[in-house]
This record gives sequence, C-alpha cells and structure tokens, in this order.
Amino acid sequence: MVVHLLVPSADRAHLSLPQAPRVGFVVSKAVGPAVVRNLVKRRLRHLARERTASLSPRDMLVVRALPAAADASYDELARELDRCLAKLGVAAGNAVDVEVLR
RNA sequence: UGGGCUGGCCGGGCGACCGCGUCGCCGUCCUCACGGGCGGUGCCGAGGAAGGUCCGGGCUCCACAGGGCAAGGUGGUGGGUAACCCCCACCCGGGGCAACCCGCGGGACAGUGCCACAGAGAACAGACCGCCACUGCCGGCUUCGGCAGGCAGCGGUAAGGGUGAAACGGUGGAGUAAGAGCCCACCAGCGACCCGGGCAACCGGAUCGGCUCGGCAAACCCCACCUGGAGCAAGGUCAAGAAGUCCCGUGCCUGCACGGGACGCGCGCACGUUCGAGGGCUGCUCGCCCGAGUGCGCGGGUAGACCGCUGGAGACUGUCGGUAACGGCAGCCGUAGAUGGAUGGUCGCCCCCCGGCUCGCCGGGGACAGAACCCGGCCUACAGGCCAGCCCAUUCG
Repeated sequence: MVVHLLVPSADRAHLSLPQAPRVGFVVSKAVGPAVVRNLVKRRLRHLARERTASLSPRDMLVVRALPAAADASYDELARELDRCLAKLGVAAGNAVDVEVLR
C-alpha cells in the first residue's frame, strides 16, 4: 500500500479545522470487484481507527491500497500499515507539509 | 439396479469476546427551550440472486387547446395480474422410443429487395450428361429385302443421372418418336362452400373447383394494438429576511471570532422590451399561449438540517373455487435503513470437501456475491447438498 500524510503548516494552523485526525482510503478497481474492494476498505477502516492516537489532531492521512491488498489477510494489512506509518515518522509528529511515498 | 426428464428447496449451524451503525433506555455537560456533545447499556443489523439496470407498476413533481408527421414497443388463442417484453393452460410446427423439450409463432397475390457456394439452370428458371425424331457425312455386316453403329448439325423432351438448404408435387395408368397435369384414378397441397366439436386459436369430416403456387418480414415494409416527460440528487418542511438573511462546523472570550454552505446580492459582457430576447405545449412541425427580462463570466466555493424512509399489489399456514397461473376467507408472523455511505476481527465446538497416515488425529479449504425509495418479473453468476413426481431398459416376484 501507499500512504500520504499531510500536516498543516504553521500559517494554516490558525484555521479552525476539526480537532480529530482525518483518514481517507483509495481502493481502485485494480484491487478487485466490489465485494473485494469493500472488504479491503472495511479492514483498513478498523485498522486505522485503532491508530488514530498516534496521529496529531490536525493530520490528514490517505491510505491507498494496491492490488496485492486483495489477497492479504487482516494481520498482513496491519503489519503493512504499521510499516508505512513508521516510515513516515508518525510517532515524532514534527513534519510540516510532508508527503512520503514508499 | 442402471440411465434419463421435470418441478421445488437450502445456500454452513451454535456460542463467546473486541469494534462499527440505526433505534430505545440511563447518567452527565451545554441550552429559556427545541435540540446537541460525551460516556454507559439493551435489542437489531445484506441476498437468492441484494447483481445487470432489461421490461412492468406504485409513489412524487411537471405537462395535459388542437392538427399533421415521425419514433419506440408488442405479435398463435384463451386466461391470470396493479401492470408487463411476465406467468398458466391450450393450439400449431419441429425434435425424442418415452417422460418431456425447443419456437424472435400476424402478413410473402400491397409494393421494393435478397437467396452465397455448388450447379447447365435459383423464380413467371433451366437442356450439361442422357433419351428421341429429322438432315448430312463415314465406313461395317448382309440371305441384297435391309440391319446395327459412329461423328456433326438442327430440333423435341423435365422420365433418369448429376449439383444444391431448396430444381415448379407423389404413385400407378393412359398416351407418345421420346416425354410431360397434356389426360385419368388415388394421395398430398391450394381455394370455395357445407356439417360436427371447441369460448377461441384450431381440429375432424363431406362435396365441388381449377390442375400445383419456393424461402427470407431479427431486410425495408404493411396490418392490429399499446406508449406524455422526468426521476427519491423525485418532492416537501423548517422559512423568514432585503443587502443581507438563514443554516452547519470548530474554538472558547457564551455572543463573538474563524471556516464552510444555501438563498439573495453586486459588477462586467451579449441579446432584448410589441421591429419582441427568452420560455411553455417534454421527438419534430404547424398552430396556440406566456412574456420583460434572459444567457454567460467574476466576487464565490458543487449537497444546511429534517421529513420522504420503510407495513407492502407483504410472508407463512389452513380452507374453499379453479386443470393451472391465481383468487376469496380465516388464523398467524412482523425489528437493515447507511448518506463519503455501518455489517470488520479473534476464538471454541460441530457440518461438508481435499490430502496424509500410526484409523483417530493432523494440515488446507468452504461457491457466486454486498442493501441505498419500494414492489412484480426477466436475464446473468454460483462450491456443495436436500426433497418430490414421472419415463425408458433390465432383473426378480
């Protein structure tokens, strides 16, 4: 999977954005038919919800699933998501307007 | 016992925990209130196709002087239904020993058009081989009377061969140089009329006639019948206000700041105000009607909340009517309603399939597929399995 993280910069920080982090998912038709795509989205939604604590309140995260996600188990998706988040340095939370691709 | 045909049904089961969504309840915080935030708790939470979005309807809004021309759909008959391109029964044609299956099943003397390849010839057809008569030439045999034959020309002939999906009916007789529905009998087919059966499609039968007529309408077309437009982002309420108003979100300073949205507004350009822009009659046109604003761009950025929103032509059981589809009556059942869109994860026991073996365990797997206003259908996808009826063959009694 590919993960994008947008952290609002200082000049935009005064804007009154919602106080909770926001996460979006992109699952294209390359992943599979509707049933498979929805299953992947549901799994990612639950996984991401458990990890919102590690995001800062104004972060915006986009998770894009690649075709291999169709065959991945729930645990495999969890490991992959953790790996991507670690690479973004989410724990530090000091990035400003960064987009990191894996 | 083996093979086959048809109809109906199921679509893993039970339980535990964490998470998500609607609703109810409890607590708490904000508010005059409506209502909202947070926490807890309880019930419930995808399908037979939820799918493709192909038909038919309900519901909602718009339209509903009229004339003409198009466009689309349906297509044996009768019935069922809210309706249908659906369902049931029957008829006709075709296939199968049979149960049963298949049919896009009106019209080919209203007109136009097409029939590949093969074949001599394919639509008011056609002479390639063959058959036959005549004419000419050639030789042969001869008991000199003739006899059989070859080649060429011209004509007759649809009986035979051959081609084809299809060659202008079949069998027999009469007839002829040879032949032909040319003529005759019967059969098939066509037409007319009559009798009987059926609601009807149609079926059975009798008489007569003229003597024979290809297929394709999912080619155009003709005939009969049917069809107003858009769709829940339909549509409605809160809902007032006049250069603002209203709504939503976040923050806390609790009525202000910031961000966003709808309606309205402003500016610019273009075309217009009886010399008529634009719009309506929802395919077009004639005609009729409305009519002073309309269109585009920019400020300025694509969904304020709620209702509609799930109980309906409902499912099941029994009974009555009907061959059936279906209908009447009675009883009984009832719980998905998201709105960037909830249904995900872990585990235990059992079930089914595959593999292994130390025969009881181990390992792997469980189809097609995800609600979005709601119904009735059609079509398509589907691991595995269950039930009922019927047919054929064989064996035994």
